[in-house]
Amino acid sequence: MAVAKFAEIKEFMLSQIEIGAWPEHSRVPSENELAEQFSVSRMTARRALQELTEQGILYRTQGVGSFVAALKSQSSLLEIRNIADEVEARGHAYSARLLQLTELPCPTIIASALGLRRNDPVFFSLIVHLENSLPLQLEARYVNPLQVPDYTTQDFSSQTPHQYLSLIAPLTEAEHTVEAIWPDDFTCKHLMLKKAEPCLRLTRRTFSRDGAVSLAYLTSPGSRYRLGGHLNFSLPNSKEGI
Amino acid sequence: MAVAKFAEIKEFMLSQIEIGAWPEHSRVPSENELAEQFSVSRMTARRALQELTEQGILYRTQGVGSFVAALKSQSSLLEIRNIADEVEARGHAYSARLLQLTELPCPTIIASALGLRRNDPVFFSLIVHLENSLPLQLEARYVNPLQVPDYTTQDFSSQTPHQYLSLIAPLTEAEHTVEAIWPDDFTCKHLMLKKAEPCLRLTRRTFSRDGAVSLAYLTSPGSRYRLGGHLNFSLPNSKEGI
DNA sequence: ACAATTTGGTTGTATATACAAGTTGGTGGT
DNA sequence: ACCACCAACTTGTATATACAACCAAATTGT
Repeated sequence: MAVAKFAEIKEFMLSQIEIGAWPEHSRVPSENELAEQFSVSRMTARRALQELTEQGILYRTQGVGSFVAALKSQSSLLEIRNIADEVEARGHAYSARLLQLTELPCPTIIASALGLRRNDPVFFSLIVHLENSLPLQLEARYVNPLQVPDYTTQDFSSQTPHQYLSLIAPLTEAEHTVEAIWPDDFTCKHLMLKKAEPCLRLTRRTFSRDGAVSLAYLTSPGSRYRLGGHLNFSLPNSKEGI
Repeated sequence: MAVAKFAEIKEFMLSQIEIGAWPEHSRVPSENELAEQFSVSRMTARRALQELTEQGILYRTQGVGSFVAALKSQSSLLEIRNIADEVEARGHAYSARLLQLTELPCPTIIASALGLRRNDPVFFSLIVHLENSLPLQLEARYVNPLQVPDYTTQDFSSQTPHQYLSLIAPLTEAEHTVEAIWPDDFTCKHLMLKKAEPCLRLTRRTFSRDGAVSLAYLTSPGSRYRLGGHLNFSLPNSKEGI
């Protein structure tokens, strides 16, 4: 068998979800319906549904049906709290200041991370995230224009880049590194640090099926931010670039 | 059906692995053998093997058999590179200096994290991990003596605490937070920092089935260490304590 | 009008069977 | 000694079937 039947059904369902034909929390065909549509036994259709459930793509309830899960938990690697949600979950006021949103020639190091060539056009955004008007995080982000051509026309006061990108390029995964750094003057200024203090810098590279989407440097003062909860450190996947 | 048959088989297999009857990389019964032993169909036995494989407990090879996976990847939350392996993977020399290994009365904050009471006895170890004789990480660890009574008699020059604990209390999960901190004089001294610089502090709390096992503070200079690869940030599980 | 029951659809568990595909080790021929 | 082949065993895929557990909505009885 060239490719297994249950895998074909999974591919079909994933594509339906990806193009938006089956939105979040909508019902997907039942085991019997899929079995008939694909001319397979119920057990085979069941396997497709089962595996998508294990991957967090669907959720199922006995006696009711199978449904599309919320996209944010699509890939478990993307279960990252959006900083806006995080702040609001603390009952504080979130706001953001857009400092820059342009196209610029791609620096070498960014090019290799995004699979572009040096001086190819790349989108760049610089945003300060604030919690109760106090700077919490400086976000510098490079975005692959081949994958997200409309990036520079977005309004990032109503939506963070992470939210927008999750919408545009779903079903992605992410790669992270965490460093403790000494902020430069520029960073100090935008984080309103009176004197320099240790900062946490999270470097996040996200991927869609078609390759790297964006590279973000998220810098936060150690005194105002910590990475919490469950962190799962897995072996580095060998990806092209970097 | 009170409890599903496939779940009973899983429980049995897990217990065999936990007590060491089936060591790492040893063969476990085949689908047909399990089916006969438990008087179930092959498909039911298969399901038990399948789910344990998905959980990373077993690995299987078509035509060969099913085997116990390396314990360190038991819970995906424990796929943390041991610092010794990490250093050796870079082709460098790993060594460690044990500074302290004692029993002491439990500080309040540690007690709540480990489910003990203030001033209950708790084991404490302090270790410097070195890469090519350069301090890479200062490890301060509190260990629950109820779960690991022999902790203070171990030889941590040949084995890191993390390795030892993984052996003693397998099938655990871990909770992490990452902070950027400004090291105190004590930390500076043991990390041989001429002048203070931002440090990454990873706080790691590990759990076995019976509760919290240990709480470790792993502090590394930002200039010598970064947390890399794939990090998976999941929502904080509500655990007792802390 | 209200409550109890039935009905139909859904997922969950389990079985028996068949064949495909991969690995290992032995068997026999050269 | 070496190679080709085969047999036995393993996991992987797929089917047809049966019944259990559960839920929601329709039906029925009072």
